[in-house]
Amino acid sequence: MKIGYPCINWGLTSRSNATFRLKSYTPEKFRDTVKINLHGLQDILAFNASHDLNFFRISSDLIPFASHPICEVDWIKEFKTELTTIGDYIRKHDFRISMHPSQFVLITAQSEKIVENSVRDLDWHCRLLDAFNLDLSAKVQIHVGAAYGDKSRALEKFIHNYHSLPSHIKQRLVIENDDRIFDLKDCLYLHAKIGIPIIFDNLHHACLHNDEPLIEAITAASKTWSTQDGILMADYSSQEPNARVGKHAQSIDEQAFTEYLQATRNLNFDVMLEIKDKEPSALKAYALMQKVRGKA
DNA sequence: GCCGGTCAAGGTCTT
DNA sequence: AAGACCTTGACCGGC
Repeated sequence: MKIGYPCINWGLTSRSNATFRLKSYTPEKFRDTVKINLHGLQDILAFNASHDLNFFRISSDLIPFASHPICEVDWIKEFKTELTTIGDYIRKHDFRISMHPSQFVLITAQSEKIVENSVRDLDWHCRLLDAFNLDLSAKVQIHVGAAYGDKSRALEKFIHNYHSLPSHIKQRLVIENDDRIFDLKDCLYLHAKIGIPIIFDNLHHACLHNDEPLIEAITAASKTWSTQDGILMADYSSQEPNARVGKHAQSIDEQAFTEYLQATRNLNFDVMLEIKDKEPSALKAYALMQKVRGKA
């Protein structure tokens, strides 16, 4: 079991999500920013290595405007040295890597334009992971998408559009159960149709489910991951007290996470902590994981 | 320096 | 009708 956190390390000055406004885009600004972000990513990965945080979600701001028509820089070619170095480092440390494109990526969209934009966005995420030379256990996760008031129609749209995706996207794309529209059961339906793996999000499941107990739900999700996909990825969060239902906690609830680890102790999977404070909670989670599960 | 309006893209739910 | 929220807060102009 690997423990990780998404995108940002608050304790380090290094960062990998610097961006800028579209109107201030110039090729030079783009190159400068990408350079900062790639070096920042190396620093963050070094921190992770020294703290046994072996799962990391790379920010979609790593390459700002990568899927926007304004960006004509061949960044994979220009930054080949940096990308190779980072990829080698990731493989050397056996890190698990994920990415999570934004809410604007909608495979279920009725507008072809939105689908095209979505595919372009997925394309660069997957090409980045390819440029790192990572195996197919490095994943790009999205929500199923918009329903437009007709879930079953949206699911069929997802299946239809999925079949049209290029293979370098299909082999990295995974879906996550969400807290409002498409629950685990819907994701399992898609998996049955197209074989796509499912990331299990416990907080979303708590918000929207069909009465499946946690262990049953997470086991079902884990079975959607083939050997080449690697073991299940799970997004973990707990509810922020006294806030809107579904809002992620500011810091980890250690008792709740311990209970989660105990309930799932017979299953091997990697945990992404979607907790607002980032690495402090991930470090606590790692300590709890060792306590509950031992070194494995 | 710091504050606040705004930021590529869409949809959904709340107020 | 407008704002909040979601992957992930952060940029940037004005003071």
